[in-house]
Amino acid sequence: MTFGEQPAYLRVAGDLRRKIVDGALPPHTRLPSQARIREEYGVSDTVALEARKVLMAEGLVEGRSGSGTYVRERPVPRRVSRSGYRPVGGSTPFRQEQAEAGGRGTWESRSEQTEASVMVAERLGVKPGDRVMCTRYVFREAGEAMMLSTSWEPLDLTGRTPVMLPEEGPLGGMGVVERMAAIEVVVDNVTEEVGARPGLAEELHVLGGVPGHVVLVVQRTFYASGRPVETADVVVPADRYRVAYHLPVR
Amino acid sequence: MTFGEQPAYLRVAGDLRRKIVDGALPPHTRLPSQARIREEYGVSDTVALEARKVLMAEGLVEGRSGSGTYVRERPVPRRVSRSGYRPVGGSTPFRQEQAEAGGRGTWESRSEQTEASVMVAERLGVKPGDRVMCTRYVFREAGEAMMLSTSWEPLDLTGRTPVMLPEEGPLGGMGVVERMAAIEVVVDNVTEEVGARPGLAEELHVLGGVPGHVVLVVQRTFYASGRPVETADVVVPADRYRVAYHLPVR
DNA sequence: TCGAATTTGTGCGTATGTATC
DNA sequence: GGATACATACGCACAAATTCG
Repeated sequence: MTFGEQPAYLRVAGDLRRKIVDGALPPHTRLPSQARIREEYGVSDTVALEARKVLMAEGLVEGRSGSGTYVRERPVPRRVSRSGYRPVGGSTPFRQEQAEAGGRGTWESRSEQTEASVMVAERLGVKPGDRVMCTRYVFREAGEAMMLSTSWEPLDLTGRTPVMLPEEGPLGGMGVVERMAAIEVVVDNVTEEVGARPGLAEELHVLGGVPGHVVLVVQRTFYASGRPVETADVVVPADRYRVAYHLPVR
Repeated sequence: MTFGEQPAYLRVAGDLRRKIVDGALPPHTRLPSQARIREEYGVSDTVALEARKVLMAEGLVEGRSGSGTYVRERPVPRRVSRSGYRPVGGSTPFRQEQAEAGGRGTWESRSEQTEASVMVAERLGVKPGDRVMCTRYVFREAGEAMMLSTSWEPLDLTGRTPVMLPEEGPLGGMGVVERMAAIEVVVDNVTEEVGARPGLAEELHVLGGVPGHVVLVVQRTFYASGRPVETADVVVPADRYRVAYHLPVR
């Protein structure tokens, strides 16, 4: 216990990892409980916990409080398609994707008026402090949160129009392009900047990750004749998704 | 301590995070030590430790053993433009970007014939084991490595033609579209899938990062009439770069 | 040059809260 | 309600790195 050997929790984690990748513990099966690990390996509760934490940080297993620790399905990254923006059918990229995948996608949203931060103001081409409509989305697939989105629209554009609230009214949930078209604003361009960073604790809490997991962040801005009409931050867990573009070569 | 509030370590981490993003704790300053946190917030050693761990996992701070925990600098990410693929002037996106930025961009490359792995074969639409030309690039800016790229081209397309080696001959370094045009292959489409993961030790060694840093990976495939003619993995450090797309809305 | 104090980092045993079955 | 299991928290010990007198 006092010379150059591996820490106990790494030894336990390594043994469990081997069983998982070997297939002895296939996806959806339950890991031995903390108490069982303590017995089987002759270690303390903390060591058993720490070992589970290692596997959770690696994304191999996921803990469900009160139930157990379960082997996760191998995350073959799915594509989130970002090309096209075809207004046909009036669906946003996400809803489009959902339809194509035959998915059971749902989403929740909450809008509030607020003042543009420096960052938002710069992206929308307005002054910091100007009123904007901020909407936060949680997109779910089969009940599981898979994507977060926060969008901002300048209220001097949509204020006092039927499309001021993105998810209300006759065009609620129809996507930016269609909603803007309804107030005679023709969206003709979009920029997307894809970045990545460790997820914030709050984001990962919703997305079902562990502190340290990586998220992809897409900063999207729609333009109408050069003027920004909506900007949004889209956050997806990087271990489960990739952002796909399909472009013509001129 | 026993009712429906946030875990203590998240509360502490949240407060420290706020001080960091607000600027009260600017880059390079030291966080309160574990002992100080314990006093100031009235929490245990474990909670103070766990809170620091959260911030470290988020990449906001970095711990230096024996010295302290320091707020990390957050460089403003530069854009790597991926839109357009304008053959005008015969420059690849990277070289285009370099020209626009007036940058002193250089690159090195090394080509070798090899056999397609299962992954490469699938992306190129050939059989595993088929001969392919594999080229590794290191792109530098002001001498510093900023992007890695590995490309594969099927040799049954380019073999025994003047453009077999991407960086040799009259069209060396001209980009895939131009080189393919020279052998009457018209590249008309490209797909790019952007993902992210912790960088491999080898990649980060070249790119000048520390273990644990996140990299963006762009899997790009060029098509000519539906047939894949080149596929590549582009790796850039996520803390310094974002991948930018500019798309028309139809 | 030496050594003491500080600080991070790792490891461990235990107790308690809380969700699930 | 009871049993099970994960999640959070506390306290302690010690090693390694750093700082400073």
